[in-house]
Amino acid sequence: MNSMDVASICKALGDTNRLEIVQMLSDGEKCGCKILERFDISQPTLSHHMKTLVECGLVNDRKEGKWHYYSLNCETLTNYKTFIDGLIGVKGQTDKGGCCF
Amino acid sequence: MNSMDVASICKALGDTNRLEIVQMLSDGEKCGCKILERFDISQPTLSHHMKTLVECGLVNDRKEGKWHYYSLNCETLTNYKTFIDGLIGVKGQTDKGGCCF
DNA sequence: CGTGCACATTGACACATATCTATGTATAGT
DNA sequence: ACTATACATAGATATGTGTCAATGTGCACG
Repeated sequence: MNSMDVASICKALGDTNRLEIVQMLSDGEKCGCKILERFDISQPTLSHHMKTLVECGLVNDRKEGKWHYYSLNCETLTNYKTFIDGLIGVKGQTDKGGCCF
Repeated sequence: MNSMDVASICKALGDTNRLEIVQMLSDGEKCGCKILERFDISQPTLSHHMKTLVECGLVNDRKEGKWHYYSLNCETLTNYKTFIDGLIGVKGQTDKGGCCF
Protein backbone atom coordinates (compact mmCIF):
# COMPACT_ATOMS: atom_id res chain seq x y z
CA MET A 1 0.00 0.00 0.00
CA ASN A 2 1.63 3.22 -1.20
CA SER A 3 1.27 6.78 0.05
CA MET A 4 -1.28 7.70 -2.59
CA ASP A 5 -3.61 4.89 -1.51
CA VAL A 6 -3.23 5.82 2.14
CA ALA A 7 -3.88 9.48 1.39
CA SER A 8 -7.06 8.65 -0.52
CA ILE A 9 -8.29 6.51 2.38
CA CYS A 10 -7.51 9.30 4.84
CA LYS A 11 -9.26 11.81 2.66
CA ALA A 12 -12.32 9.57 2.57
CA LEU A 13 -12.31 9.19 6.36
CA GLY A 14 -11.73 12.92 6.78
CA ASP A 15 -15.41 13.73 6.39
CA THR A 16 -17.46 13.19 9.53
CA ASN A 17 -20.44 11.80 7.63
CA ARG A 18 -18.28 9.24 5.84
CA LEU A 19 -16.48 8.34 9.06
CA GLU A 20 -19.82 7.67 10.74
CA ILE A 21 -20.92 5.60 7.77
CA VAL A 22 -17.81 3.48 8.16
CA GLN A 23 -18.48 3.11 11.88
CA MET A 24 -22.03 2.07 11.06
CA LEU A 25 -20.77 -0.52 8.59
CA SER A 26 -18.35 -1.94 11.15
CA ASP A 27 -21.46 -3.35 12.76
CA GLY A 28 -22.26 -5.33 9.62
CA GLU A 29 -23.43 -5.04 6.03
CA LYS A 30 -26.13 -2.42 5.37
CA CYS A 31 -28.11 -1.30 2.36
CA GLY A 32 -28.07 2.29 1.15
CA CYS A 33 -31.61 3.17 2.12
CA LYS A 34 -30.96 2.04 5.70
CA ILE A 35 -27.83 4.18 5.89
CA LEU A 36 -29.73 7.14 4.50
CA GLU A 37 -32.30 6.91 7.30
CA ARG A 38 -29.66 7.60 9.92
CA PHE A 39 -28.20 10.70 8.35
CA ASP A 40 -29.57 14.14 7.79
CA ILE A 41 -28.39 14.34 4.18
CA SER A 42 -30.06 13.96 0.82
CA GLN A 43 -29.92 10.78 -1.20
CA PRO A 44 -27.60 12.20 -3.87
CA THR A 45 -25.19 13.31 -1.15
CA LEU A 46 -25.12 9.84 0.33
CA SER A 47 -24.61 8.38 -3.13
CA HIS A 48 -21.64 10.68 -3.57
CA HIS A 49 -20.14 9.65 -0.22
CA MET A 50 -20.61 5.95 -0.92
CA LYS A 51 -18.90 6.36 -4.27
CA THR A 52 -15.94 7.97 -2.53
CA LEU A 53 -15.75 5.15 0.02
CA VAL A 54 -15.98 2.44 -2.61
CA GLU A 55 -13.42 4.06 -4.91
CA CYS A 56 -10.75 4.22 -2.23
CA GLY A 57 -11.36 0.56 -1.44
CA LEU A 58 -12.70 1.01 2.08
CA VAL A 59 -16.16 -0.27 1.28
CA ASN A 60 -17.53 -3.13 -0.82
CA ASP A 61 -20.64 -2.68 -2.93
CA ARG A 62 -22.83 -5.70 -3.60
CA LYS A 63 -25.90 -5.26 -5.75
CA GLU A 64 -28.92 -7.45 -5.23
CA GLY A 65 -32.03 -6.55 -7.16
CA LYS A 66 -32.60 -2.88 -6.71
CA TRP A 67 -30.66 -2.72 -3.46
CA HIS A 68 -27.02 -1.98 -2.89
CA TYR A 69 -25.44 -3.66 0.09
CA TYR A 70 -22.40 -1.97 1.52
CA SER A 71 -19.84 -3.55 3.81
CA LEU A 72 -16.37 -2.72 5.06
CA ASN A 73 -13.44 -4.03 3.09
CA CYS A 74 -11.48 -5.57 5.93
CA GLU A 75 -8.44 -6.23 3.77
CA THR A 76 -8.06 -2.53 2.96
CA LEU A 77 -8.63 -1.59 6.59
CA THR A 78 -6.05 -4.11 7.74
CA ASN A 79 -3.50 -2.86 5.23
CA TYR A 80 -4.22 0.66 6.34
CA LYS A 81 -3.76 -0.28 9.97
CA THR A 82 -0.44 -1.89 9.10
CA PHE A 83 0.64 1.36 7.50
CA ILE A 84 -0.26 3.35 10.61
CA ASP A 85 1.54 0.78 12.75
CA GLY A 86 4.64 1.42 10.67
CA LEU A 87 4.61 5.08 11.70
CA ILE A 88 4.77 4.32 15.40
CA GLY A 89 7.90 3.58 17.33
CA VAL A 90 10.31 3.27 14.46
CA LYS A 91 12.89 5.20 16.39
CA GLY A 92 13.24 7.18 19.61
CA GLN A 93 11.44 10.44 19.00
CA THR A 94 13.74 12.72 20.97
CA ASP A 95 17.16 12.77 19.37
CA LYS A 96 17.86 16.41 20.11
CA GLY A 97 21.32 17.62 19.20
CA GLY A 98 21.93 20.20 16.47
CA CYS A 99 19.66 20.68 13.52
CA CYS A 100 18.66 17.15 12.67
CA PHE A 101 22.04 15.42 12.92
CA MET B 1 -11.06 9.77 21.08
CA ASN B 2 -14.29 10.89 19.41
CA SER B 3 -15.27 10.97 15.74
CA MET B 4 -14.40 14.64 15.37
CA ASP B 5 -10.83 14.07 16.53
CA VAL B 6 -10.44 11.09 14.24
CA ALA B 7 -11.85 13.03 11.30
CA SER B 8 -9.44 15.92 11.86
CA ILE B 9 -6.52 13.48 11.98
CA CYS B 10 -7.71 11.81 8.79
CA LYS B 11 -8.13 15.16 7.10
CA ALA B 12 -4.58 16.07 8.08
CA LEU B 13 -3.24 12.79 6.70
CA GLY B 14 -5.32 13.18 3.55
CA ASP B 15 -2.81 15.53 1.95
CA THR B 16 0.11 13.71 0.33
CA ASN B 17 2.62 16.33 1.45
CA ARG B 18 1.52 16.07 5.06
CA LEU B 19 1.46 12.28 4.90
CA GLU B 20 5.05 12.27 3.67
CA ILE B 21 6.02 14.71 6.42
CA VAL B 22 4.56 12.32 8.98
CA GLN B 23 6.42 9.43 7.39
CA MET B 24 9.60 11.49 7.54
CA LEU B 25 9.02 12.24 11.22
CA SER B 26 8.48 8.56 12.00
CA ASP B 27 12.23 8.29 11.49
CA GLY B 28 12.82 10.76 14.34
CA GLU B 29 12.55 14.40 15.33
CA LYS B 30 13.33 16.93 12.60
CA CYS B 31 13.51 20.70 12.40
CA GLY B 32 11.38 22.69 9.96
CA CYS B 33 14.20 23.81 7.69
CA LYS B 34 15.32 20.20 7.23
CA ILE B 35 11.81 19.14 6.32
CA LEU B 36 11.52 22.02 3.88
CA GLU B 37 14.62 20.83 2.00
CA ARG B 38 12.93 17.58 1.04
CA PHE B 39 9.77 19.09 -0.39
CA ASP B 40 9.11 21.18 -3.43
CA ILE B 41 6.91 23.68 -1.61
CA SER B 42 7.43 27.18 -0.30
CA GLN B 43 8.25 27.89 3.35
CA PRO B 44 4.83 29.43 4.11
CA THR B 45 3.13 26.37 2.66
CA LEU B 46 5.18 24.11 4.92
CA SER B 47 4.36 26.36 7.87
CA HIS B 48 0.68 25.94 7.05
CA HIS B 49 0.98 22.16 6.86
CA MET B 50 2.89 21.93 10.13
CA LYS B 51 0.26 24.03 11.83
CA THR B 52 -2.41 21.62 10.60
CA LEU B 53 -0.46 18.62 11.86
CA VAL B 54 0.19 20.20 15.27
CA GLU B 55 -3.40 21.36 15.72
CA CYS B 56 -4.85 17.89 15.22
CA GLY B 57 -2.36 16.50 17.74
CA LEU B 58 -0.40 14.31 15.38
CA VAL B 59 2.83 16.26 15.72
CA ASN B 60 4.66 17.88 18.64
CA ASP B 61 6.34 21.25 18.24
CA ARG B 62 9.39 22.01 20.39
CA LYS B 63 11.06 25.40 20.04
CA GLU B 64 14.75 25.76 20.70
CA GLY B 65 16.31 29.10 19.83
CA LYS B 66 15.21 29.96 16.36
CA TRP B 67 14.52 26.36 15.42
CA HIS B 68 11.32 24.40 15.68
CA TYR B 69 11.73 20.69 16.24
CA TYR B 70 8.85 18.54 15.11
CA SER B 71 8.19 14.97 16.20
CA LEU B 72 5.33 12.52 16.01
CA ASN B 73 2.91 12.43 18.92
CA CYS B 74 2.92 8.70 19.53
CA GLU B 75 0.04 8.90 21.99
CA THR B 76 -2.27 10.41 19.38
CA LEU B 77 -1.13 7.91 16.79
CA THR B 78 -1.71 5.03 19.20
CA ASN B 79 -5.19 6.28 20.05
CA TYR B 80 -5.89 6.64 16.38
CA LYS B 81 -4.71 3.12 15.68
CA THR B 82 -6.96 1.85 18.46
CA PHE B 83 -9.90 3.57 16.80
CA ILE B 84 -9.12 1.94 13.45
CA ASP B 85 -8.73 -1.41 15.20
CA GLY B 86 -12.23 -0.95 16.54
CA LEU B 87 -13.61 -0.81 13.01
CA ILE B 88 -12.28 -4.20 12.03
CA GLY B 89 -13.95 -7.49 12.69
CA VAL B 90 -16.64 -6.31 15.05
CA LYS B 91 -19.14 -8.61 13.38
CA GLY B 92 -19.46 -10.93 10.40
CA GLN B 93 -19.71 -8.70 7.37
CA THR B 94 -22.17 -10.77 5.34
CA ASP B 95 -25.51 -10.91 7.09
CA LYS B 96 -27.59 -10.89 3.90
CA GLY B 97 -31.28 -11.35 4.39
CA GLY B 98 -33.83 -8.69 3.49
CA CYS B 99 -33.08 -4.99 3.63
CA CYS B 100 -30.96 -4.83 6.74
CA PHE B 101 -33.11 -6.83 9.10
C1' DC C 1 -47.10 -1.51 -19.38
C1' DG C 2 -47.27 1.63 -15.88
C1' DT C 3 -46.01 2.77 -11.18
C1' DG C 4 -43.06 2.99 -7.31
C1' DC C 5 -38.65 2.38 -5.19
C1' DA C 6 -33.43 2.47 -4.87
C1' DC C 7 -29.85 4.59 -6.53
C1' DA C 8 -26.84 7.43 -9.99
C1' DT C 9 -25.84 11.58 -12.62
C1' DT C 10 -25.95 16.35 -13.65
C1' DG C 11 -25.50 21.01 -12.96
C1' DA C 12 -25.13 24.73 -9.54
C1' DC C 13 -23.42 26.96 -5.51
C1' DA C 14 -21.17 27.95 -1.15
C1' DC C 15 -17.35 27.03 1.32
C1' DA C 16 -12.78 24.98 2.36
C1' DT C 17 -8.09 24.33 1.18
C1' DA C 18 -3.45 24.25 -1.02
C1' DT C 19 -0.53 27.27 -2.83
C1' DC C 20 2.00 31.44 -3.75
C1' DT C 21 4.16 36.34 -3.02
C1' DA C 22 4.99 39.81 0.12
C1' DT C 23 5.84 41.06 4.54
C1' DG C 24 6.43 40.69 9.62
C1' DT C 25 8.80 38.75 13.89
C1' DA C 26 12.14 36.55 16.66
C1' DT C 27 16.70 34.83 17.41
C1' DA C 28 21.78 34.41 16.67
C1' DG C 29 26.10 36.02 15.19
C1' DT C 30 29.29 39.69 13.75
C1' DA D 1 23.19 48.10 15.22
C1' DC D 2 23.24 45.37 11.12
C1' DT D 3 22.57 41.14 8.79
C1' DA D 4 21.20 36.49 8.11
C1' DT D 5 18.29 32.70 9.28
C1' DA D 6 13.95 30.30 10.78
C1' DC D 7 9.46 30.68 10.95
C1' DA D 8 4.64 33.07 11.02
C1' DT D 9 1.01 35.96 9.09
C1' DA D 10 -1.73 38.32 5.54
C1' DG D 11 -3.82 38.59 1.32
C1' DA D 12 -4.81 36.66 -3.21
C1' DT D 13 -6.12 32.93 -6.19
C1' DA D 14 -7.14 28.59 -8.23
C1' DT D 15 -8.90 24.31 -7.32
C1' DG D 16 -11.36 20.88 -4.56
C1' DT D 17 -15.37 19.40 -1.90
C1' DG D 18 -19.93 18.90 0.37
C1' DT D 19 -24.38 19.80 -0.52
C1' DC D 20 -28.84 20.17 -2.87
C1' DA D 21 -32.73 20.16 -6.51
C1' DA D 22 -33.79 18.19 -10.70
C1' DT D 23 -33.56 14.47 -13.57
C1' DG D 24 -32.21 9.87 -15.35
C1' DT D 25 -31.80 4.66 -14.90
C1' DG D 26 -32.57 0.01 -13.54
C1' DC D 27 -35.44 -3.26 -11.15
C1' DA D 28 -39.69 -5.38 -9.11
C1' DC D 29 -44.43 -5.97 -8.90
C1' DG D 30 -49.28 -5.72 -9.93
